[in-house]
Amino acid sequence: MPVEGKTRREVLTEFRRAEILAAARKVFAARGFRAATLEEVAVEAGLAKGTLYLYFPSKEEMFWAIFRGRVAEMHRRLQAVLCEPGGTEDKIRAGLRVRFELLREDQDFMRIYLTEFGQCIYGGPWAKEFRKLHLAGARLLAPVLAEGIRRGELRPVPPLETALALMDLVKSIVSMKLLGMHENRFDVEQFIFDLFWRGVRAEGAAAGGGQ
Amino acid sequence: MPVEGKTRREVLTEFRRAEILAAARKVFAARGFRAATLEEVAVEAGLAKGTLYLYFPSKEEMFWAIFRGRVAEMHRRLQAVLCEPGGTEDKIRAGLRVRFELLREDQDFMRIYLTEFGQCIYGGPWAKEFRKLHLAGARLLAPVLAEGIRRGELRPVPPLETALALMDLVKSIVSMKLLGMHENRFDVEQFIFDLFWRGVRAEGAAAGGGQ
Amino acid sequence: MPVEGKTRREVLTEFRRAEILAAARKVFAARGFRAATLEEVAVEAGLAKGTLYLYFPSKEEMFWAIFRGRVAEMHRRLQAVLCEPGGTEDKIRAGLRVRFELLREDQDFMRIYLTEFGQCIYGGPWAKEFRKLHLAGARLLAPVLAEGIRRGELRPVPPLETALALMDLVKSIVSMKLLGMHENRFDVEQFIFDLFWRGVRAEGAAAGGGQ
Amino acid sequence: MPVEGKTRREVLTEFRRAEILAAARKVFAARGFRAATLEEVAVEAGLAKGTLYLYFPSKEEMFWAIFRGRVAEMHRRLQAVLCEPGGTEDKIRAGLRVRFELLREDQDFMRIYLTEFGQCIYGGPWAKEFRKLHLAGARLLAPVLAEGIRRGELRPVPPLETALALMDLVKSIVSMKLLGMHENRFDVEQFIFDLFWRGVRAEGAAAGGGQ
DNA sequence: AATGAATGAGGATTCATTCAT
DNA sequence: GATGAATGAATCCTCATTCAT
Repeated sequence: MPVEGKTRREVLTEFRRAEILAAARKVFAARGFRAATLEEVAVEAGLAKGTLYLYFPSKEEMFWAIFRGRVAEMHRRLQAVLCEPGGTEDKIRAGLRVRFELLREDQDFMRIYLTEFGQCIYGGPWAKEFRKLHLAGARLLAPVLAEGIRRGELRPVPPLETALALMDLVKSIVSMKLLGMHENRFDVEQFIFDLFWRGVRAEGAAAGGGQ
Repeated sequence: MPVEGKTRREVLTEFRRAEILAAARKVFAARGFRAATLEEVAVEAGLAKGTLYLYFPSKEEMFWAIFRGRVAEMHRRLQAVLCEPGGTEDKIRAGLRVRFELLREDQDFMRIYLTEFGQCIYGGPWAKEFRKLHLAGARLLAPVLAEGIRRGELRPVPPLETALALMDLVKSIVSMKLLGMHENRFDVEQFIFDLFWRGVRAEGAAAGGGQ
Repeated sequence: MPVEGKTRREVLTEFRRAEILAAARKVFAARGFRAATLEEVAVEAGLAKGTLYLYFPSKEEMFWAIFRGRVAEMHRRLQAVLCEPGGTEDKIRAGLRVRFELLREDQDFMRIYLTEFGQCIYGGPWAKEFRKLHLAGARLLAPVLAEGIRRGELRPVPPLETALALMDLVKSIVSMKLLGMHENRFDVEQFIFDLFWRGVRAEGAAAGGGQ
Repeated sequence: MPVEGKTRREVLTEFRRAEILAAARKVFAARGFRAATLEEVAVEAGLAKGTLYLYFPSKEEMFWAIFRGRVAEMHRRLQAVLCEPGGTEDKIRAGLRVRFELLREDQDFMRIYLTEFGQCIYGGPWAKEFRKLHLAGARLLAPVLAEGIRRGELRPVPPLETALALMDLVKSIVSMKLLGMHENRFDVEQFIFDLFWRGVRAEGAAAGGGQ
């Protein structure tokens, strides 16, 4: 009895997977990948340890499933936002907002991103995929910057590198929060946008950015 | 027969410690703290496992010795550079250069910094020290920014947060390198400085920074 | 489907615990606490090393589980015997018999008792519990002696100290056996009882004790 | 330049050995044989670890040197006391006093005796020697008891076993002290003697023992 | 003779993964 | 499908013993 192309079983399986991933996200975020134990994940998910292996072949795959999922989600939202009509400034602002939202919604994810980035980037069998996903984020933003340059709104910066720099600026916020700084002392989002926008806008375009 | 206040023995001990730290730095950087094993460190150092414990009481202390050492070194250099006379722009540029140099000299260290940041920042007995050290870096730079604002060279940004943002921008470079990007396709240092300087300089100060 | 208040699982778990304790008792007795290795215990129990940790959180806890268990057993039996009606002499004799029986049944236990007594009695986190358990044994016997004194059957000895002395006399037998003496050359039980009974009985009560 | 048959060097060596043994006795007593480390012994002796090996081939030999030394000392004193003229009661009392004195002088030794007795008695390569030494103590006392029996002062008990029982009764005192009991609440020595003497004296000899 | 740095075998403990129920 | 008991490889750390100085 297929429903919308999926059997009842498949739906259930998908649901279970999602439950496990949610639990794992929490635990990985709290402990880091190496220090997290599947026992903790199982408890958090309200399942037995062995059950996890019905849904994921290994701890690593579990981590990557989380990772891929969140990155995909981010890309989907970024894509949506960047496709809308608007000037370069609007798009950058919108792009920033998407990342900020994800950050607020799921700080766990950003923690993992920060924590495991270095771990995985070199060596391991996951390095290549990690890089691909990381770059993919920048690749969505880069065309916007390139277009801005073409239009003369931005000075001639290298788009991909600039996009990466922007992504790191956003991470900066996570760092600050983790450091317990400025909980609400000022509008961080605005601050970061200003810093970046002034940093990249074309010389003549004196107006723009800040409020 | 002490020489320059140190006995022969002390010198040897100090040397051995340094050797071990160098090996450990390499291994920790390559694997991350949790995944690194003392066996690897010992092999890398050309010593027996047990010997490590003559110089460090635990794996954790070894890690922190590295960490503290490099941070102290960075602060020392930063301090030296920032005390020299010069305008705000010069000082920021000099500060950036210090971090860039360290990065080139000891990419391992920056890897650890990146890798373990998230691990240590929450929980754990080291969180507090880590934060202290991390903030200390920003605190050296913040007065320079504050002074720049007072002089009207910079727009009124919050100095500490801005300093943190700058530090993260520098890390951005590490990320890029780790991602295998643009090894020398353009002058990253100049690029980052531009981005930041334009981002913070006062409205009127149209000249400055860029090229 | 619980049976007699226990599920099948609980029964199995309890059984496994008992198996492990039996193996551990053997190994601890043969080697002493420090020298015994969990590897040996595991082999003796026919299990993997890791399995032991499903039932006991540490080597120390394993030791104490054995210890507490045997002491509790001894106390239970002593209590039972001392509650029965009878004169002081009967009760002392009965108390001795209980200890002798345990000795025969489980010489391992007495070995541990002898071996670890000194280790644990000072320092260490277990010292207090050890003392409590050790004294508890004497406290069961002391009232019998006190009663005997009140009745004029025993001379006025300090009950608790005398009870401890008696317990040590019993241990004496273990020593003798361990020394390989007199396997059955004479009735040790009778000998110890005589020695003690004559030692404590009231002056006038010339009869009593020895056959 | 031999002095009394020993060269200066030999005297020094002997002295060093004694110093080390004193330190080792302290440490072994405080920690037990297995838990004690030669590092601790070295520190206690004010020497370097390596130096210990100039005087003793191994940790075990060090332990046995202590053990033998103290037992020999005890035997020497016992012998001296038991050779003096006097009745059975006097000799037993004197024998007890010797052990009590040693106990007071060197509680450490008794702790070791208690602690390691079980460890060494079975298994190890030292078992045989340990037994020999342990029995040797009893063998000094046994003839006194045998003589007492012959004279009709004692009832016909097996001399060696009785001597062993007496030795264990003395240990009882150590136990009591270790248990923190009755620091001086009553005269333990008198108590133990009474218990034993009344336990073994001949039926008719109603007088005797406890005044 | 004395040192103490170096060694490396050994032991407690953890945890991802498997598998019988 | 779900379970969780069992596994054993992996890892940190200790310490008796050796040896170059």
